[in-house]
Amino acid sequence: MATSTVENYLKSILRLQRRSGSTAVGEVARELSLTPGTVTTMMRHLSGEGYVDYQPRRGLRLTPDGESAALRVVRRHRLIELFLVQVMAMDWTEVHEEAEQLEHVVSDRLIDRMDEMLGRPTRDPHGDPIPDAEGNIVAMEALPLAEVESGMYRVVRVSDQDPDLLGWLDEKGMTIGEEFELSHCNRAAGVLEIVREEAERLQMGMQVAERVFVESVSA
Amino acid sequence: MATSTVENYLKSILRLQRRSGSTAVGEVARELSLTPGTVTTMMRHLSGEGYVDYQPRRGLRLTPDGESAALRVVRRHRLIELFLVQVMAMDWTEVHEEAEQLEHVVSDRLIDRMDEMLGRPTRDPHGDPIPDAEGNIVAMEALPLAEVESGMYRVVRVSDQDPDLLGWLDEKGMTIGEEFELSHCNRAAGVLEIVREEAERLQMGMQVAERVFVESVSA
DNA sequence: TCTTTTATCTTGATTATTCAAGATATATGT
DNA sequence: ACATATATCTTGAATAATCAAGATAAAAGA
Repeated sequence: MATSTVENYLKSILRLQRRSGSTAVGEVARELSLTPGTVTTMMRHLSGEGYVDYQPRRGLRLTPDGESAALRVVRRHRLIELFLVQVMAMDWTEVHEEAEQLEHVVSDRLIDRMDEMLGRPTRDPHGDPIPDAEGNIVAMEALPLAEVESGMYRVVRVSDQDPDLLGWLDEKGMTIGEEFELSHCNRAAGVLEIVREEAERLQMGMQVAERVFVESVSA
Repeated sequence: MATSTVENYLKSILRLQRRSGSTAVGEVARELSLTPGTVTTMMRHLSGEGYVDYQPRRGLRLTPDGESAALRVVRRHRLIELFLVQVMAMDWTEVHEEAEQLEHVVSDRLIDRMDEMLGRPTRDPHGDPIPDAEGNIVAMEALPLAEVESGMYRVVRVSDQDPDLLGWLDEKGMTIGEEFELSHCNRAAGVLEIVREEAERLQMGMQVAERVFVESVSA
């Protein structure tokens, strides 16, 4: 019964608290492009509803209720994204925005139909894990390409937010599952280079490499 | 850019003005379960936006802009209903509510994908005509079963609002395209009887017959 | 025409969500 | 420890959508 606005707050908090287990008013405000005052007001409200544990000036975190509500939204979002790509033949560059809207209105019934039709999938088109109906989610341990040593890797996840990034990756064939070797990595220059079959080279900037998550291939 | 609320007002007005070409504040209020005062306020607003031509105490009607906005919503609604039945294998009793939500958020892109996937259909699962992308719509001349003489008929449309009604019709096999003979019709008693193949008889009340639209079969 | 009923309108208030701008607390640097 | 910077909070106001209840106009009946 949470409004779309509330669902979006919960989703953001879930993302932001992933690292340290908690987050702050300012982070949420930045994430949602709102003023801190707006977020403070909402945190008081969500705290009253039992969705977040909010200690003024100390920080905030989701309660178990808040977390399961957030996971329900994430599940919807990711199933919808996969559905749009697999069934509707839409492009992975354009499904994020669409899912962002649909996630707040599709019924449980329809979500389950999608889930069934897709064979109870565990990953969305960008490699993000899809929580099951109980909120269980497969942990992802992948590191950003920007933070690993030279070696052989496989793309397991990419950030789904930016259509331009996704478009470029797609064009270069850097989709989920793609394997390659990280050859040079000049952190100072902010550039790194990878090599794929046929000695094909590809350079990319660090802002890109921050958003491509890889796992090591035991060649 | 209209909000869901505005879209719902426009849809209601389109329905209500079908008979006489215009409607009244009270009718809209009843249709949407709102108080007349609320509707008055909204009519002033919609009038300012150029969606309705509102003459206080005289009545209201959609402007050409309002009509095309309303038809866009109706198109979405009906395409979504058909999509849910055809592709998602959902039941015609349950798709109305789902479409009611989705119609306000699906992108033009996704709607066109559905349209394409369904082969540019002209009728939804309840027999209602689907406007094309330009707002052109096939006129429907069917009469309610409650208002016709004895004879042979074919079901061409049923009201999509009430799941119980749809459930009953489905159970009795009274789906779109079904042919039958209207035998008795006792308007005073509010009951009427039809006969189908194998001399199978079926009685129904007038509230039901008001919502089943038929066209004559030239046997 | 006069009265009664019904439809419509107006006013004041409420809820959810947001911002701007000023006040206050916390953290940082010297 | 003190000044400065940053984060957070508070207050007052705005917008969209709504209702309740009283005021007014229009339609219907005698």
